[in-house]
Amino acid sequence: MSANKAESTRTATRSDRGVVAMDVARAAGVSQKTVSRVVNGDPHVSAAVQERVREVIATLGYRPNRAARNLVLGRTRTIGLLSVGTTDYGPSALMVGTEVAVRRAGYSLLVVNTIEEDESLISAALADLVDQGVDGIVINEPVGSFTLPTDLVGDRPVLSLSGHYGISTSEIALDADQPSGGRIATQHLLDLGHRTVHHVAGPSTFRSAALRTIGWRDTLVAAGREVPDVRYGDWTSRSGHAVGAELAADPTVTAIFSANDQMGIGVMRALAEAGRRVPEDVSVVGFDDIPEAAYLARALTTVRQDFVGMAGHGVARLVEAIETPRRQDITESYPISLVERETTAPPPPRGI
Amino acid sequence: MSANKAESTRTATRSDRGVVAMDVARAAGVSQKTVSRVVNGDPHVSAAVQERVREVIATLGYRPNRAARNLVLGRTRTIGLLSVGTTDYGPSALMVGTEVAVRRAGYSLLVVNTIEEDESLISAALADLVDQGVDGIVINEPVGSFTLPTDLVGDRPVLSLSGHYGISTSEIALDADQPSGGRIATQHLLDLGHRTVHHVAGPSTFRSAALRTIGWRDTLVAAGREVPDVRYGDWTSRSGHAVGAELAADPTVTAIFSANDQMGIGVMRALAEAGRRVPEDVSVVGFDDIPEAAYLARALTTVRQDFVGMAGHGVARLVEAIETPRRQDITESYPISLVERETTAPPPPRGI
DNA sequence: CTCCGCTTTGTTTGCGCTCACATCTGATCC
DNA sequence: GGATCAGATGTGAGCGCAAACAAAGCGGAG
Repeated sequence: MSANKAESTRTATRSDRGVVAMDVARAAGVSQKTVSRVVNGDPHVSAAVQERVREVIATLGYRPNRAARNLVLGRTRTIGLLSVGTTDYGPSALMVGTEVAVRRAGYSLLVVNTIEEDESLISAALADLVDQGVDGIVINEPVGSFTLPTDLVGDRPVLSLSGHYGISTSEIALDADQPSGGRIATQHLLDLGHRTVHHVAGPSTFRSAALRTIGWRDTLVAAGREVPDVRYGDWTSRSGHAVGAELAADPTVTAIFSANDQMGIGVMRALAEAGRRVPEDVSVVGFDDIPEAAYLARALTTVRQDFVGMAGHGVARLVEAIETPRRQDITESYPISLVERETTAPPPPRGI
Repeated sequence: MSANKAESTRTATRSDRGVVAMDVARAAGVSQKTVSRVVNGDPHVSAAVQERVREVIATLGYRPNRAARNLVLGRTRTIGLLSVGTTDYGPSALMVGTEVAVRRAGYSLLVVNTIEEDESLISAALADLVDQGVDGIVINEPVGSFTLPTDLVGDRPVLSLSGHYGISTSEIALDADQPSGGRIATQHLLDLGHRTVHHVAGPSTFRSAALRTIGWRDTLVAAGREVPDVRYGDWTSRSGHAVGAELAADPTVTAIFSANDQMGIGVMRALAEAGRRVPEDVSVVGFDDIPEAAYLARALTTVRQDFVGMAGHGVARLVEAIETPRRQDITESYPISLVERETTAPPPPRGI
């Protein structure tokens, strides 16, 4: 009975599920464990056996079952990415950089996007990742004020590309030096002779937006200049255009620092529509250095971040943390630089 | 001995791996199978037991082990995405759309990017996905002429967002109607009175690029117009700028159809640098309708595709195919439309 | 020539879960 | 009131793999 049943079960299984290690073992005349050893590169296998097994694997088209391996190892060689679900350049670049680095390290990438700015949805997405059994997590989510649930993540290493969260006992927080970016942009405009600099900020829920704003404000305060009201956009050109229209109506505005390039594009359009020239009448500085920035009608002066490099560096450290676990809590800044192009110039002469 | 050993093993396991269904079962005074039933929403569980088990699950923080479930089910509720690793709007939008749709369907998304145009690398990436045990595959890879390996994918359903590959016994090929896009753009320019239309194409390895070019050429031929040499870019503004410079130097050029908006931006810049105005001297039509298109100094006339909608529709069909397997081979086109803005106008008057 | 220690290979076990089946309870019917 | 049946719960097995342990083979030191 038992033999019978086992036999029939195995046969059914084989047709249902494909070739398993045992099939290879039988065909090669070795034990299943030896097949496992060959597959995993165990050195304690004679060359002859190794070759025979490899041959059988090739002819049978055997591919190890990942689920089984994951189950027994308790690891998946998978990294989860929590990202904001937009097509914006920043998040996209971070994502591409992450994927490349993850794959280079021999891991797979599981992606979860959240368009929502809702804490519970983000937590749910995070839970999803944990449930999938990822070995590590990358958070490329610009969540500002949220406190994400600690117990969910446990001691799984976390790489945060947008500031420190404190949700794991092994966290690596890596971020472009956003405040410096805001400072550089603002200082550049001040150095050109502008009295003050107006600011189009990103959504206040985004930590990066808030930090750029801080850099801008600090610079103005340090220089003893008037600090205009902050205008908020939502990262899109459309919002930049709307905010820009208001700014364009104010003749005292001569310099604008936009928290990203897309909004800067909208601002410039609004300026043009109001008959104000860039940079002759108004200077504009963007942020990110999107690939199009240099090819706009007026090439945009902007602050460059190395998204891909940052993601790559961060993932490398994350993998390190996964493979040699330890408690750690690192926070690092990534350098940032100004790219001067055509949209900034000294202010127009004033009648004073 | 066995009891002893089992006990110690279990204890070690518990501390290593966390809470498992058996722990919940013991705490709730039911069998492990009943816990499984509750977790999976089996209706044949009394309300009382259900509630008790749920409570224990919550207090113990039990989360089912995905690997174990995958192993026994032979399915992962995971979909793999093979995408081109760029930050371009099209691929990004397709990816976001895919992710959202996949998650809505209760699946997870495994992403593999390939920047390379190397067939073997793409095949390797595909193999990676299959090894991970994905239930279905989305190919958002603009590979033109490659014949991807059939045996790898087997009968796993495939959704192709870039044409038909014939690599699975259950394939859904969905694509924006690229030739129509090329036709609409070209016809629009012809209708405005231009004698012919010059074309900046995407890389020839991209199927979508080739199809847009076909639409363009067909329209010119049908109208009996001269068909200028195709100029090739690489989708970037930089390449558009380079090609645009050549075109700008030719005074007979009055209309340009660019295979994407980014290259269109570069073309317009080159035109401006050569002192040729858009649209007074030269008309430009782009492709994709990136979010910035409407906010450029000259709002770009372009061909709009609904990336997100297409991905969502396609994924829905893919999930359908996964859940009720059948042999199929569907090819569908997704509609496309012209968005007329400021960069197209009748040609300048000629001295004839 | 024996014993030790090394490498190579096999056997057994269990990872955590779901399925098929067995069992038990209580209600329903004539 | 006992046969019947439906629903609720438990039992045993096995998914495919790798770890621990055991056994066999082999060479060299004494």
